[in-house]
Amino acid sequence: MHNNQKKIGSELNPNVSVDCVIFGFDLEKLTVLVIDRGEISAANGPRLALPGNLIYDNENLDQAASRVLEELTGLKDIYMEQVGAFGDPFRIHKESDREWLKSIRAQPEARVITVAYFSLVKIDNYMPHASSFAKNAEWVPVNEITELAFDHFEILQAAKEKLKHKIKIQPIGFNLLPEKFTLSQLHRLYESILDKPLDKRNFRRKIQKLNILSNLKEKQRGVPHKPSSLYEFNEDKYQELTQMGFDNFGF
Amino acid sequence: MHNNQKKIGSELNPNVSVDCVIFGFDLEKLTVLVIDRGEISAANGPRLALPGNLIYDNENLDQAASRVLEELTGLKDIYMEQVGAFGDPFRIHKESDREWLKSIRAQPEARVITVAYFSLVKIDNYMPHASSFAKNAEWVPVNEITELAFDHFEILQAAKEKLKHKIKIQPIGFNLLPEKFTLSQLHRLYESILDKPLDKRNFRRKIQKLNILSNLKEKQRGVPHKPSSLYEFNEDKYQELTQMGFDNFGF
DNA sequence: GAGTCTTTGTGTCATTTTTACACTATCCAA
DNA sequence: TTGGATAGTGTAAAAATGACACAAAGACTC
Repeated sequence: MHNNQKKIGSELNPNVSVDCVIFGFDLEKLTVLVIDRGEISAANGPRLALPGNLIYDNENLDQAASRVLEELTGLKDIYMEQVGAFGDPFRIHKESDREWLKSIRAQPEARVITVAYFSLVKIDNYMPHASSFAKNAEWVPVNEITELAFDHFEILQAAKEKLKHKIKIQPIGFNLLPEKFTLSQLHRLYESILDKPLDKRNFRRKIQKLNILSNLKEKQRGVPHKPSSLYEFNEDKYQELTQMGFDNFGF
Repeated sequence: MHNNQKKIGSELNPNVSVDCVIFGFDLEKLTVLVIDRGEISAANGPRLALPGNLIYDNENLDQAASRVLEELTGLKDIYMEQVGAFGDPFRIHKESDREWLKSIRAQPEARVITVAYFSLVKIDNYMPHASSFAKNAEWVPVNEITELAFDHFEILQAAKEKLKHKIKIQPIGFNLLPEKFTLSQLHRLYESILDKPLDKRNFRRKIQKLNILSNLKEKQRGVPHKPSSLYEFNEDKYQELTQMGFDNFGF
């Protein structure tokens, strides 16, 4: 599963890392997959960090990001997008971070710049503690995060902004939902990403107009209220749409 | 002028560079400031490259980009924005690039990732051959560039896209114009950045509605046609506008 | 100084898009 | 059977967009 083998013969680059902001959606709120570093020592610092690692000299940045994601979750072919490069020379201002680096890096004092990516995963496809690896990964609601290791909090903010912006332009939100979903779930997804309420009827109208949903002739079952129709994302229509470049989701 | 002094005691990081896409506007077309490397040798490769350099270990990325820009043009406090990180391990596939690196880098074979920035410069503020330094810098119309060293062409494309997008959201175009300008010049600027014609009257309507221009009671002189009013960019109004976050230039 | 050339500057109307807003239908559970 | 919860639906007013044409002002030429 973890393909460190194929990296044999290649070197870790001590100066460049990638960090991944892995977004999920629990049908209520937007969440992020973070690493709990545990109690690091006397030095009290944030326990949570974004998953990330140094890059190998023979892989490009996108590959490095995919590798980090796959090593953590086992997932491949995930929607990812670069957020940008970060790297204040003094980003390691917390003693706890310095200590942690000593425990995981060959050259803990090296100046590192990091390239951040965000990715969108269907939360059902990865339940942290199910995997033997990375027992200490967990989904945390984005809004509950107030601090992270290094400059990861800043990176998270930038990733949120990028996602916010991107979702207005391309219907990438589907990467966060199960195969079959309801319009209300999609609605809540947009509200949590954009962080503001959207009118139900207007939202539905806009989505319908895009014409990228197939109404499965199937309804929710066992819900204590009027069951919703289930929809499926129509890849073909989506391709058409992105080809001709559409630009106005307009939320 | 070139403050290499203050870098004494700091080291170049052999693995990370910045490259700058410096945009200008000659009142007709969008241009980029590129370095002419001259005839490099028998190996025929692109003569033109983006200005860039390795970063120092004690400066952050934004500082490094500003430094590169200032070293080249002498200009400070210029609008800059990060485009992203680039760095295929095999980006140096042209023999000419390899040769050139040998002539300018201590470790020409190192794997380098580069962080690209774009910046917007009033073209009058920097006329290349006036400066004793960098005699081989020149403004070239963006549309005439078909190849560049390394992966710089790809970077240029990305920078253009970012600018294209950004200008729809924030009136940053003013950084490219002289202090006093006409609406037609602004109009042409938008057309060259967006690379499509815009209706004159509709354009003017939109700009006026933003309310960020002051009509100087002054006209063009010496033009062989009806002289245009000169306008000035109103910084205060602009601040107001960006504070409340406006989002629909809508071109 | 009359005519020509070139670019400025301006308004309207039809269409589309956006916003705001409330009630009935359907299922489950008690 | 009723109560609780969410799904699903339409309309009207306001705002934004797109398409379109002609008179005014200065410079230049003859």
